[in-house]
Amino acid sequence: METRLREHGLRITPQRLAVAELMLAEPVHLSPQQVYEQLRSRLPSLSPNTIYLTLDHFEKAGLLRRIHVGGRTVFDSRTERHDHACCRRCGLIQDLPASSVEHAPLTIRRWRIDAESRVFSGLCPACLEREG
Amino acid sequence: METRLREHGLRITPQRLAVAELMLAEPVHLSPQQVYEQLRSRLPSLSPNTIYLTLDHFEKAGLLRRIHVGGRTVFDSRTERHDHACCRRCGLIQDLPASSVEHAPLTIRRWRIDAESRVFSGLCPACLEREG
DNA sequence: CCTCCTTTTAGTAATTAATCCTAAAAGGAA
DNA sequence: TTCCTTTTAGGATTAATTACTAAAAGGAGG
Repeated sequence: METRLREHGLRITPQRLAVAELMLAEPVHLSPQQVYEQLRSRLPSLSPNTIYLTLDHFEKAGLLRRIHVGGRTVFDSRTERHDHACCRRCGLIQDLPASSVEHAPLTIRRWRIDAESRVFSGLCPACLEREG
Repeated sequence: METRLREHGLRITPQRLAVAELMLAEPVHLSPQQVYEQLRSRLPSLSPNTIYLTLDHFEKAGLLRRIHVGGRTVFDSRTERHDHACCRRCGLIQDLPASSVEHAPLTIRRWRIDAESRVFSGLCPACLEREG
């Protein structure tokens, strides 16, 4: 795990190793608060601020992807392109391979889906004009 | 406009009429704060709380749709199914008819799109089991 | 046009998420 | 080991949203 962080240009600290083991060992979707709660028993002096900074660094390094789902911000350990299903009652987030929802997404893997949101992001024509 | 609100089971108040004129007359994407800022000159005693409550009521009545775009919460006056493009620099949100982005969405209407997020929401299998 | 019940509103307080700031601590190359 | 740079903890700060409550207003029925 150390080598993986080093390969992405990140310094090694106990805090970062803990975050990496939690976030990168298997596919998860966790909010910064959830990460903080899960790690504070192991690192009692840990600060929430450190979690925010660490997740930002991991995102910039390409190790994590920040996603906005149902009004919450969570970090996803799978960075390749895929969709998500989100339960509006319990908040569960599940990965969906892009191919699984090409048509008629009203029932997906035993979910009852009643809404789909698709957002494309980038630069609008005006900002492109201004800054290339 | 009054009749439209009444048809949706909503009581008429000056605050609601002001919100309705701002949000329902033409297609807009506004956050609660933006709605509040735009109306407080007309209704000096207006409270932000009222905006939140009113937008909630309008959403429940089917007059508005709440969308989460780029980490922000905005209300969309178009309730039929469509996608959005969001500029990560200036925050502009543009409607996209669903048909316009079926394939190769990397360039849409002179935007430079570099990310797509698709979220399906509803009830997960566990919650379905529990509550039908 | 009254009356009365229910809903809505304003205002304040409380919560929550996220960022800013600074000094101390730690990483790691030479 | 030394020294420079990055990272961390902690508190302060900002912003978004919800909770609470008493007062005000809507509107149905007389």
